Amino acid sequence: MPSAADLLAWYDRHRRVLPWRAGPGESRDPYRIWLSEVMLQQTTVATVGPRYARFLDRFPTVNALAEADWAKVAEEWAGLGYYARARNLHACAKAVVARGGFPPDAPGLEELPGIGRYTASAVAAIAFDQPMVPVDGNVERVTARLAAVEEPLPGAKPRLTALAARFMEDPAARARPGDFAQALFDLGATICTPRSPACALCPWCEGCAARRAGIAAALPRKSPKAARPLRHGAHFLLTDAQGRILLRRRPEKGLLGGMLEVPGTPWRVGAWDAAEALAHAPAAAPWRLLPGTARHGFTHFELEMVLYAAPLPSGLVPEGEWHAAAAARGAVPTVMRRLIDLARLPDSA
DNA sequence: AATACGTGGAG
DNA sequence: TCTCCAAGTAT
Repeated sequence: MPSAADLLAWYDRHRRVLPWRAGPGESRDPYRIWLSEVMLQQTTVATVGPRYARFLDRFPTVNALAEADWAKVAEEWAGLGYYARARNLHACAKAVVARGGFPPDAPGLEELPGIGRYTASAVAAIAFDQPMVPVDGNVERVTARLAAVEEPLPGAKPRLTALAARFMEDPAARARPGDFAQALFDLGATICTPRSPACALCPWCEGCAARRAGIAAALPRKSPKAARPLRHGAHFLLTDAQGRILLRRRPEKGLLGGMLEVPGTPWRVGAWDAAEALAHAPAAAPWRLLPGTARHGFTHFELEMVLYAAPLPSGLVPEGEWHAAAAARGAVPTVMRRLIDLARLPDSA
């Protein structure tokens, strides 16, 4: 078993400075730790950096977030993806305020919306000094290599979780659970990387079974994933006299749930011909098909969209909200921004 | 257990 | 262009 002291010593010399990370002895705000953990789910540090700062600026406390309208939270999360996170974040803030603060341990945290096994452990360790080892992709990789686990993910997940939990048997880890967790993250992010691990620089190099076997770069193995089908959609950009565009709010659940969208057809495997598409238009108007298509990759399918545009016929009041094009670009999911950009509106750039 | 759920960057 | 991947969660 590699020594926690070795990893912590390495961490003390090489720790990354990150906006959500408290310096030695600095106080830790559970709200900030929790926000960063949710934002970092399946999202890179580089992406989160500026968005985290902006979010905190707008919602400085859990109370401010709890009291905010959903539309404001959605706008602030726009472009970050996995929008269930934003819905759960908002619901969680309300729950935390209602109960008078964050639960200070993992079981309590895991009962809150949007907080699963990983996030509960991470917040418990980092904000509340609980002896937990949060198991994220970094920790899975580090652990799979240390023990040379050849079983592919996600099947190997329980084994890796059990192996990682044993790190906390080391008193040095128990003395600094939050730092130990973040040391594992840093190790995975900077040394024990997915492609070509820098084993020569690794504080745990000597205890690593995969390194000894010469298979570190090949671990963890992953089960093959399903192919992504191509789907098609047709969307409708309605412009009013002031050059604003019509957006509407998607249903709470499912893809892009609760976010603003440019009205359109459902997304299906078959392409849409004009007559079929126009049945889904938000208003009867002189629609014309714009040249080009917009493409966007989702996790489980690829999407190709066409865009129809029309001015609002006088006297019509369609369902939805009017937004200036420039503002709309910043308030919608990326897939919708691509669509708006396809129209090359005067103020959209 | 398997699938749904976004996006941007690296190689 | 394309594949992989990033501090996962909910159902």
